[in-house]
Amino acid sequence: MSKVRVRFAPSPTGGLHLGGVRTVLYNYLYAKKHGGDFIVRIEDTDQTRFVTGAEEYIFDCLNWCGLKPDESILHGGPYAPYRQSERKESYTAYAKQLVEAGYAYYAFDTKEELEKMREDNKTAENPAPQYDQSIRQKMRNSLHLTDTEVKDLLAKNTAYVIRIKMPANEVISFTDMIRGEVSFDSTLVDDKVLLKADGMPTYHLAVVVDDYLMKISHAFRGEEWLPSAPVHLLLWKYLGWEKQMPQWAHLPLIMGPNGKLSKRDGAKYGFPVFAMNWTDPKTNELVEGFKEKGFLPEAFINLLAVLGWNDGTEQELYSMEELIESFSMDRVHVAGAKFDYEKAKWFNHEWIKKLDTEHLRGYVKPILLADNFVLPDDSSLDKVIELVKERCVLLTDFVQQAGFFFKTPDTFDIDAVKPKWDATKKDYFEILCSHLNALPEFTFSNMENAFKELATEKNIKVGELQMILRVMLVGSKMGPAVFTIAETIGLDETIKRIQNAIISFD
RNA sequence: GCCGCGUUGGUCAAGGGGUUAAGACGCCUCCCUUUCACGGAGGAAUCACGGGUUCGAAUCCCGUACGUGGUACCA
Repeated sequence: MSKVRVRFAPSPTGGLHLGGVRTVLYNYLYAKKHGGDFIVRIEDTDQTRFVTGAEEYIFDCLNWCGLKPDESILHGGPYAPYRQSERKESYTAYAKQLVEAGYAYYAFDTKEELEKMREDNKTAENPAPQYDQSIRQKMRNSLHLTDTEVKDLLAKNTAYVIRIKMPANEVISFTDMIRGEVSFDSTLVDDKVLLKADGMPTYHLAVVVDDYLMKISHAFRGEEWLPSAPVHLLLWKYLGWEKQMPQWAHLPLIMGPNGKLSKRDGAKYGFPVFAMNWTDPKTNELVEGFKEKGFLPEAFINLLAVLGWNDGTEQELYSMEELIESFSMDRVHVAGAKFDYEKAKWFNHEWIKKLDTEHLRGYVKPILLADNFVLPDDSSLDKVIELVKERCVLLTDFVQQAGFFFKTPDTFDIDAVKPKWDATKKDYFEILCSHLNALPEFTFSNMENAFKELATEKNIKVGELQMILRVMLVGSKMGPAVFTIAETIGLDETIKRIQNAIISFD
């Protein structure tokens, strides 16, 4: 059996959305599970849609997700080039081969003629007429033009495309690894363009040729490609490569809250749709990514993997290694899945709790630094991370949840304190400061004892005092156990914050 | 319109002829905690509809509805 080789073939036209990342992931998982190769090939045959920076962006995303290709424009490999625009010549030869064998033909129709054809044939029942067998005899193509006419047109450098000649009344079927047998009536499929007037292939020709040349064994792509599968199947056959044809799997779509997940409208949904921030160079419009939103790549990969796949067990949290181990294409769902941002956040929360602190620090530290916090040494920072991580859903939550450890609060939740603040309490806290100073060692239990003893002595309810102390140290009613916070920030800072707060409360 | 693919709680889903139809997210109640979380115990909520086949259908078949994708010299 030949080696497993799968490819992800993005076109550099913009951000990498959820569905795209999941497609890469499944490709990657399948390849790794079977000890095969994962190839990234750039499909840029439509130069008019090419967006500067999009290629680099795609690789940045793959890198962040931990999906390293074995072969690509960046990583090299034996089947270079991996950019379709650089493989232009080979496609032309194959297209001509198809014409000579009678499986394809030259079409000289201009854009206007095509438009006219669509306009003339448009009816209520047929709003989108196709260039198919019912119509091709009426068009300007080598199917009914004489040889001399064709040669003449070619000699005059008339613009032409090469179209596949779809056969009549054939059932074209194949077995999809996810959905089983799928079949089409060839009569209903149109004569797709294979080679464009600019000499570039269309996707249809390019995938087949490249998959063959790159020895791809399994072709996994989005469900939107299912309707054009018969064209690809025929091409494999007409080119004489039927035996080498890869196994297909058409992955289900990821849907937004109301139907199709549109690429650009992250803001509309209130959650990201791209892996990483994407700024369209033409419009300068920024679409926020999962990375910048505060997602861990581990969580992002995890949530995408189980959106449309499960291994039949109750496990939901998977590392990349576990995914590679458990993944199988036949357990991928047939139906599309609606993306649920609440569940996505749950995955992130779980991963924040699950990840070891040192690893987590690598993600958290830059975020805190970017917010201008003055951070202590790593081991002190780790203690804080350990203390607050269970209440952080997104990495960006660390700013609020951990920030007060590194910065004296300058505002207080006065509303929470006001009803409970009076001269007695003020007196209490002033005495508390001196008691704290007298402590042999400033630990949370020593402090707690001193705190409670003084409360009993003054006959004040401990609970109320604790709430006030919390607001004094944190600024608001949040965070881990108060005395632990005090111990963490130290004696001097604790006293400083108490005295600071007393002034503010008055 | 035509073609393809789908349809199990609000969402992700297990189950593929006999089940009290798992589990997770979210929601609600309670416990823990005089903060917020975490954790724990419960709860509400589902087989799109109509026909068949069968002793028996969420499960198999056929229709219908709905959703979604395609119908470009875009991928």
